[in-house]
Amino acid sequence: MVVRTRFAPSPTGYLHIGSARTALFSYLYARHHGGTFVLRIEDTDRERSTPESINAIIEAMRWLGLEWDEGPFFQSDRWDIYRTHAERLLSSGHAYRCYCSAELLDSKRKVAMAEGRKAMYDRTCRDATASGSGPFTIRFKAALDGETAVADLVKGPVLFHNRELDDLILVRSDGVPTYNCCVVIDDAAMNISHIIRGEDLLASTPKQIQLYHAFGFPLPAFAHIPLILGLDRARLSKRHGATSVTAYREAGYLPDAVTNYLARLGWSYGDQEIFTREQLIEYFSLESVGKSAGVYNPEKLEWVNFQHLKALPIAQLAEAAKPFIAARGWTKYLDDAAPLQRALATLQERAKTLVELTDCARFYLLDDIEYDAKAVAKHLRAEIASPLQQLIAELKALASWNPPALQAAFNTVMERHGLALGKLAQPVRVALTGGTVSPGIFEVIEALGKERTLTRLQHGLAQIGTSTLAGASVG
RNA sequence: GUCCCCGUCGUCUAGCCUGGCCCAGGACACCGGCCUUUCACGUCGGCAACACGGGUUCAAAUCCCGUCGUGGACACCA
Repeated sequence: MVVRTRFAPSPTGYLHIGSARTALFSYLYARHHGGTFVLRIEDTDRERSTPESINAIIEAMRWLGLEWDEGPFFQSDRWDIYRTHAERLLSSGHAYRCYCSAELLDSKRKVAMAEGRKAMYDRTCRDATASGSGPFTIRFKAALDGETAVADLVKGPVLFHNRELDDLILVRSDGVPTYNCCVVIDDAAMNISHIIRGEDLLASTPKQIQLYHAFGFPLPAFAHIPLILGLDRARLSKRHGATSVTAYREAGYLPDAVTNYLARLGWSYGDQEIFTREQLIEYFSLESVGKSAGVYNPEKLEWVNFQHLKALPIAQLAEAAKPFIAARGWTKYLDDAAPLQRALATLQERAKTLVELTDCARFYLLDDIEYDAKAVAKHLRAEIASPLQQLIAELKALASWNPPALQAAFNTVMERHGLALGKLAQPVRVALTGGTVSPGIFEVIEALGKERTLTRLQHGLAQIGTSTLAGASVG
């Protein structure tokens, strides 16, 4: 069977993670089956559709690596097709002209809901014998009785009573076709085999199925995936994570991590948590998609990102981090590949995002150390001046610059002054990084290199003079 | 209000179709031990769930019914 899926966003805002996941599932399903993934922009609502949104969506899709094979197609280019089809339905008796005004409809709806009925059109014009006058919409003649079944690949069979189904407006009174009209025509025209979309569209599916029948189109398979909820268990809102996909790029997340997290929200493969893109494609199936809505959990996303960050080859990590470093203007050591990689390698298992990684790398990338006052006061005291000086001498004399050699130099100083490693390492750490928290001290020294290490130790010594009023004598 | 979907640790989930291996497994978060030059990482351990009530059965998280609850839909939006 030829699999063709599509992602069909309406460009009325940025791509947020909810719709990104829908896109992802469509993409994965197509790739898994060696099929085709189509991108279609549903911009029939020209009031709300913007070119900025189109660009934002496309950019986000590219960043996530959701490459499409066909499109983007724009519904706004295809109005003639929709009009022709709607006319066809009119002449075949599957649709009718409705002269009811929007205002009238609105008040009728309110009455219906107040009376506890489902708010649907009362079909005045459908039953009218005489034709009306003035502007009209084209409505679909939905079946009055019986049932329409949706054989959903995720939800299972779902039965709808036809008496619950409204007569859809196919073409607005201004001649512009509506969503329900366009999706059906386009999905059929583009030979979409599997419609994978959000659960919010399940309720309109039986109406669309009837439309397929009226048009004489073959029915595609449907898969409605559960929605993502916010921490407050309400539908994902901007307040709870419905931020744009590109915001995750800026926050230092890896596209593969976002994709991994999104896939695992609602889909599972045994106990596995971390997936490469290839694994996602290989393992994905609609049968393993859960039926219930999931709550978006930013902490887990962070952890997934951390795992992907750790697994990244160091050269790739450096490439990924570069834009963040450049954005801060820390360009001095940016083009020195080997030292940069060595520095970032010491931080790789300590940062959850590229932003965090960059922030932690400050002391490697900049030479004007920001000394933490408390750290200086606590660790750069007069009694450490002499050991530090000796350490400088020992390090200076070192022929090779690697952890064992550095360790040996430290040992010499520690023995002579009766110091434990911690007593010496913390002052050195403060001198080198400005603070009390950093990767292992020998790693830092190695990554920093001999020259910069010695310079900073001297600077550290100078701090002792300023932080202690008396007894600053060195020696 | 009406219709539809769903309901396993706080969260994501495995298990449910094909009852017994489940006094329910994994992961995030949280708590504690270990590791240790700081902080992390890592590692070991802990906390913590089958929404509720009936029924079927020798046996139910798994099957059936009901209740409750969540979410969705009910536009000349998509």
